[in-house]
Order: sequence, then structure tokens, then C-alpha cells
Amino acid sequence: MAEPLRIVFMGTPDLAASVLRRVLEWEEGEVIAAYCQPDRPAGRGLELKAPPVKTLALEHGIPVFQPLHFKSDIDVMLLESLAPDYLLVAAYGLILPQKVLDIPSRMALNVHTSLLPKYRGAAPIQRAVMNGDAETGVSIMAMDAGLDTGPVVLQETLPIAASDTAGIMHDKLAELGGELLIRALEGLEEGRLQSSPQNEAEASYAAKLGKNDGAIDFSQDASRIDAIVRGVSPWPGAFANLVRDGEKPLRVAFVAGSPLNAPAADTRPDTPTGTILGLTDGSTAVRCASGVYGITTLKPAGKAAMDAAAFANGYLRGHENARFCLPE
RNA sequence: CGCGGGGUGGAGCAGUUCGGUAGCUCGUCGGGCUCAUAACCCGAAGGCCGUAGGUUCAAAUCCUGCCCCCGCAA
Repeated sequence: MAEPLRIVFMGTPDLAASVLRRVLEWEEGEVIAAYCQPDRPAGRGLELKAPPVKTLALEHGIPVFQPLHFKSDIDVMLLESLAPDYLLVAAYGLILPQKVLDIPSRMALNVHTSLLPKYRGAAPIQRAVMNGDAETGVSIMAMDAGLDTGPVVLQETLPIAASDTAGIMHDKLAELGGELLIRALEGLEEGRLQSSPQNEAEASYAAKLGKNDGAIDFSQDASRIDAIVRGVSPWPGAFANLVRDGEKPLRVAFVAGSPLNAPAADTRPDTPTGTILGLTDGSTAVRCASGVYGITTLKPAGKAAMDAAAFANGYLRGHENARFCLPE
């Protein structure tokens, strides 16, 4: 048997760590180094926290490098000195310049959690769920200097069920991503696979999510709101301001919910969108532009998450006209 | 010492500014009522007010230490 292939892995968050975990099981290759983003302040107290890839790599005795970028020749030379056959990249958070992509003797492969050319960029999973897509998937591509523009080697789809959140899809796609990457590597090594260019005309971009992407505007359809709530779960999380007579607006996060059977739940048809219609089937029913959305788990600012019945008891009692509004 | 919110019967809240009888909605248990709703009516059980100390005739409430939960930043 030949020498194992020399692999340098690059990735940062949980998704990358699960891909790395699968790569470590691959017998034809040996991970000789892992790259990830520098430790960042996180959590209460803002102490430095190691990214998941770093933690996993160190557990396996793999050297970890955390350069800010590859603008400096020293970092490029260091990577060169590792003499990798493959550069395997998953959610690294850095655009790699061509001179870095040229280093591996075989190629640089990227795991991207969308059906490229759709949803290039930082938040492909969330955007697919938020847009109400019926399916998404994983693409393995040969990297080029653009942002997720390289030719695709292998692709597999995964359905998005009506109850799937971005978090659930993330876990499924992470699993599939590792598997598909290994399949791509084996196919390439055996010469069975080749890459084919992406169709630029169908390309779309999945912009990074910010805190505000979780703000829920009830002047949309219930189905659209449902997709957004699932797409921003668990992060950044859906929320709106609870507005009641004589009380300060209170920010409330929506942890989980689903559209309700509209005609039956729509008990007060003439109220404005965002109006809280009542407690229906264990959900806080909220009127939308069309349809009714039911929130099953809510979390007022500074409080622990609670079910809709508890929320009604503590926050809606005596407030007939309570409604959810878009925060400023 | 990064900033902020919170801990009150099983659940969710009010009461704390200005110290003086433990309150509300739900749940539970017992009884009644009902075409119907987030059902309704009558009754009952259940709390060392996070914890340790201090001030006071008197502390959920004022002061100090500690513990735990949550948000901000990705």
C-alpha cells in the first residue's frame, strides 16, 4: 500500500469539526495539520474560546495553525513546507488566495452546504430554510479564487421537511458533508470523478446572517414567517417586541412554532397584523397578513424559555390588545 | 474586574421606589354547572420570597458577601 495522502484541513465551527471527524477516519489519508480562525472572545466574561476544529484536532495530536489571513509570505511558506496533497476546506471563514490554492499537489476541495451554484457564501443553510425551499444539499467543489465559484465534483440533495430548522439541517448536512467529501476524494483518486463548472446564470448569494435577520414582521404570510423562524433557529433566533397597553415594549424571542389552521384559529379577523388572538392548541396565535402563526415556545428578554400557556398567564393576562411589532 | 436582565407555593407573574397580615392567572385536589370560549361557579391544599450575614421593635422590601439562570459579542 502506498504512503497515505498528506491532508491539510481548514475549517472553524462545529460543521467543520464534524467534517474533520469523518476525514480522520479515512484510511488513505493522514491529516498532518489543521487550520482554523484564531481563538475569539466568547460567552459571559468574554474569555477566549477555541474553535471546535482546534479542540478536535488537538485531541488527535494534530498541529493547529490559526493565522489571521494568508497575506503574509511566512504563512504561505509554512503551508508550503507541509507539502500537502489535498487541502480540504469546510467553513473556514477566510477567502484563500490563488497562491494558497496552488500549494497542494492534487487539489483544494471545499465542502459547501448548498446545491451550488445556489446559495454561495456564508449562510447557505439558513437562507435555504428561510426561503422555504423544499430541498438543499451538499456540494464538493474544486476551489478557485472566487467565493464558492469553483467547479463542482460531487453533489447530493437532502429534503427540507416542514418541521426542519436551520439547526436540524445543519446537523444533517454536516454528517452528509463529511461522507460526501470522502466519496469525492475516493472518486478523484480512482479517476472516476471530474469537476464540472457551475452555471453562473443560476448563481445566488447567501448573505451572512445578523441579529436583525431574526426580527419578525407579521405583515407577511404565516407560511413565510414560519420559514423565517425555522431558518434563523437556533441562531440568531426569531424575535419581536411585545406591545401592551400601559407597558413598556418587551422583546420576546420565538423559540418554536408553526402555522395554524387559519380559518379555525382566526377568531378576530378585523384586528391588525401582529395581534395576539389567544391561546390555540397550546400555541400563542398571532394574526399574519394571511393566515395565523402559532408560537409554542417563547422567551421574554432576560427570562428562560416558557410554553405558550405560561406566557399567557404571566404576560398577556389583562391585555386584550397585546400584539407583536417589529422592533425599531 | 467588559455591559445588562432575573431568582416570590408545581408553572408564569405582581409586590421591592416609600420596611408593617403572601397577592394574581394557570395547574392540582374536592364539589357544582354546561349549546359554546383561552369554558364557567363554589371550596381546599400548597411558600424558611436563591443563599449567608448585617441594620431594625419589625425585612420579599434597606446594606454586604456568595450561588444559580438569561441576554449582549460570533
